[in-house]
Amino acid sequence: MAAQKREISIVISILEIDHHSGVPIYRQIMGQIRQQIMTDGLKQGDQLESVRDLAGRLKVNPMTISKAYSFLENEGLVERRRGIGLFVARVRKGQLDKIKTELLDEIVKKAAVTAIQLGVSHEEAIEFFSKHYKAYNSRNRRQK
Amino acid sequence: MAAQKREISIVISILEIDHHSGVPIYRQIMGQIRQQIMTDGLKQGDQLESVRDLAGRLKVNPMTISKAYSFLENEGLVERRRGIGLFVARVRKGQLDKIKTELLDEIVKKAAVTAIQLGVSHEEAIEFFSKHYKAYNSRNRRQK
DNA sequence: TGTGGTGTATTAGTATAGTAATACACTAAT
DNA sequence: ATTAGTGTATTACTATACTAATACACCACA
Repeated sequence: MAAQKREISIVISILEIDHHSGVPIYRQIMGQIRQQIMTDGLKQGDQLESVRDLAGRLKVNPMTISKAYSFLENEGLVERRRGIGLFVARVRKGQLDKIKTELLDEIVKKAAVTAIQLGVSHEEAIEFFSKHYKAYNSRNRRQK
Repeated sequence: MAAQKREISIVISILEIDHHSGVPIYRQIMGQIRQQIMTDGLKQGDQLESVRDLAGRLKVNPMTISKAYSFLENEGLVERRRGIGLFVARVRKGQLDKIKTELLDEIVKKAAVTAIQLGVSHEEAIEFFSKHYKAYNSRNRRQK
């Protein structure tokens, strides 16, 4: 009750947890919230659902949610205000792009290195990447 | 480089282990041997260095080497002959390509999914991938 | 100042991964 | 058969990751 002021919207995100994917729960949550922030599903200043509420909805331990939130804070995507809640960070676009780059660098580098190690040419490798991008993107295109 | 006088060449590969990279030793070994097979540094039928010899050179436990070899056998890249040793598998080129595809699919898919989750466009993502490919490739180009 | 809402530090339990020590099984050649 | 070379099944130790239980600290507001 205390946290709810009219000007601030608390966003109930639609999060889906797959308990059999092998991907840690807190990482699934991180990925989905990050996506919503990066694609403007969550706006700067929006308040995130509380740790306990989200934990209740997803039937997991509150600490698991807290862990996801902590990592997101470390990345600079959210800000916590003690006793109040968690909010999407207000950052300059340049900062956001920097975060994106760091996250993407890590995984894309691995993929590129693997391609080279396997003796796959530049053109082939790009074709590969493009194929997967299109495949996933067409399955998950969101309509506005 | 054939290092011993025999009918079958036993190949002593130059492997480098980085104990501080965080990458498991057996995976480092797998990656490097795989690369040599895929790029023809190791030919079909070549015998690999024995578990004990390699373990001795790299100062690690023989079981760690055995583990790497086992995974490579699972991938279909090498064949073991009990009591004799380990050899680069004789497979058709199509089979080799299939193995490549499987290995590459896994990691490239992750990269593509991450790009999409971060709201990075197709063009941008490919530019990213290309950048990393070129960067790593120019550092590791091997002269023939 | 009490209450009901925030997040979290601490601690613990469980599972998994990585490495290693040991003893064993197989093969070729004497 | 013996020997000296292969690889490995079994077992165990350690480190780390993930999840959870508990108790605590903070904040706004009536």
